[in-house]
Amino acid sequence: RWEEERYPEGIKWKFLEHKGPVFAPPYEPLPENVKFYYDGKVMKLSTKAEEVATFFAKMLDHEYTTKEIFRKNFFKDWRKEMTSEEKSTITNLSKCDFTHMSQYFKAQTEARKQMSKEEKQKIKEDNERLLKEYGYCVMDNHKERIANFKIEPPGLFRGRGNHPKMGMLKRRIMPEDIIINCSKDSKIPSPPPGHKWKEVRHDNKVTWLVSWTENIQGSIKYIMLNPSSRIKGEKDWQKYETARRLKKCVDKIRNQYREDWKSKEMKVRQRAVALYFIDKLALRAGNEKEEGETADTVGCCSLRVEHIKLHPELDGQEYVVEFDFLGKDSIRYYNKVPVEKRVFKNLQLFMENKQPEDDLFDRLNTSILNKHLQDLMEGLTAKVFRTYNASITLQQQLKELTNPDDNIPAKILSYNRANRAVAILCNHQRAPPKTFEKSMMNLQSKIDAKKEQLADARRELKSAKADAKVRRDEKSKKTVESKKKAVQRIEEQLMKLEVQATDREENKQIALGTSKLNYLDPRISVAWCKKWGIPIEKIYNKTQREKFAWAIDMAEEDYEF
DNA sequence: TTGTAGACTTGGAACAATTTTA
DNA sequence: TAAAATTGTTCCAAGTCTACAA
Repeated sequence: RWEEERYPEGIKWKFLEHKGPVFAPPYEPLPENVKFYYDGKVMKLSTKAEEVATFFAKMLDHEYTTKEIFRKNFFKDWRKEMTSEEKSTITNLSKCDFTHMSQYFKAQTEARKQMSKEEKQKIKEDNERLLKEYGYCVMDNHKERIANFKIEPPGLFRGRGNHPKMGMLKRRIMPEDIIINCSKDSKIPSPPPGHKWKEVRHDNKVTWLVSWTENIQGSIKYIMLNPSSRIKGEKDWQKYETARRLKKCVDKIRNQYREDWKSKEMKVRQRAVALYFIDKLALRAGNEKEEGETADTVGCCSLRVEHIKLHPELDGQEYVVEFDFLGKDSIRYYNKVPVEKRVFKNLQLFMENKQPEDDLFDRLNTSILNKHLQDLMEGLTAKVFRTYNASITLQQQLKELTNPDDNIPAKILSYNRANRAVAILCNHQRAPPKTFEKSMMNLQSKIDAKKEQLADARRELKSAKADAKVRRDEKSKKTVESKKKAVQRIEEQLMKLEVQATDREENKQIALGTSKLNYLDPRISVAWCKKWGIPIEKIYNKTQREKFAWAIDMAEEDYEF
């Protein structure tokens, strides 16, 4: 259905109408009996100061609030919201006692959980109304779901990892901050009474409906459409088509960079080694970042000398590179990789006379790399390698792991294993769930119980058989049959549980979601489901099926990535 | 060439809803 | 039927990459 209209270069839509954003609910002051204490004495805060104090109080149980930087940033920003009297009294965060406030919020949460069915129902209906009213827009001839129509509420910024700005106040966004984007001939959304938009524009070269500038990094935030929308789906499809084009020329590119390892030019050698890492290890490009503005994380081009160790020999392997660095979201990348001798020698060369904190690829950045890639293939950038290698790995692993004789749960285990191979390649990790050990034990006891049940059923079958042999009548024959079926059923259940246990154990620290949603050409999965008669619901939940509707429509069982 | 704003994708954790279990 | 476990959804931060100006 997307092929209906063709747009001229750069034009994203012709008609766009929406209702504008939903703002965060206004601050509700605390009841009189909820106290804040400073230096052991009750202190009544001004509304503005109180609001910011509640942000801190709500996080009191979190490790964040014990961190030096968090406390420093918070206190600095909090003081800005205080009246001059408050400012002169409250000079030390350690003397602030938020525990009463914190208890109050905990009680509120508890009360919310204990609400009656009717009350919960009412909240649900209110949410649905809001969604119906503000959650959709019309883009060209389609009604589309909006991904994030609610403006982010004010609060304390929590970066990931060791973020220098953690604890800073994320200010409340007002209509005066908001830029509305829609078409001229649409019904333009009206700002809340007594307010004005910052700007209304009609830019059909972009896909966003609403934008504002956030105060922590000064970056722009957007309201955009849901992944199920035409505009996102088409782009997603294109992404995989680009990766498939890479498939056709990847051998040539690999030969090229292997040649370039020998280049006379340092820049070319560095480029070639970096590209090799991006290709072989699925590293991210690694843009430069402004120092002190964000956590210290790196990608390929921004690797520093301190992030790798060279081992001429390690555990019986030659030329091993040991990687240890923090990547996106401060997730650690740790890997020991044997590499070609030439790569190893080049790395030694790149590291010569450098300090640990110096760039490994000092003649290279993402812009140079991507320009080169653009010359190798139109539309090729560093991230395409991640998409390509992820998708090709899934396809190849599915081929290798799927056993035609397996039943459905076993086949799904194979799918998850293929998915897992990709997640490991892309270093998609998660914190092991807090209840992991316990849930593993529960599952094991279920398995044990099932085994006993199976033994019982087998015994019963045996005696039924013996009985039938003696009696030789229809009724006892029937009993044998039904006992046989029972054994079979229990065997199947046991197998299912065992598969589940394996799957869970292997998945302890691996996050499958990101690769499934962003890196794996969905047509590979759709084709696999069709080929083996696996219902697509077993692989994709409702949201995922909506996002991948285009692929479910398009792919047949013989689809090749 | 370098710097910066802007637009869009990718990412894990927190939270909420649903299902299973005791 | 409540609580626990599991699964799905939301949140919003943190990347990539392009365009454009100096």
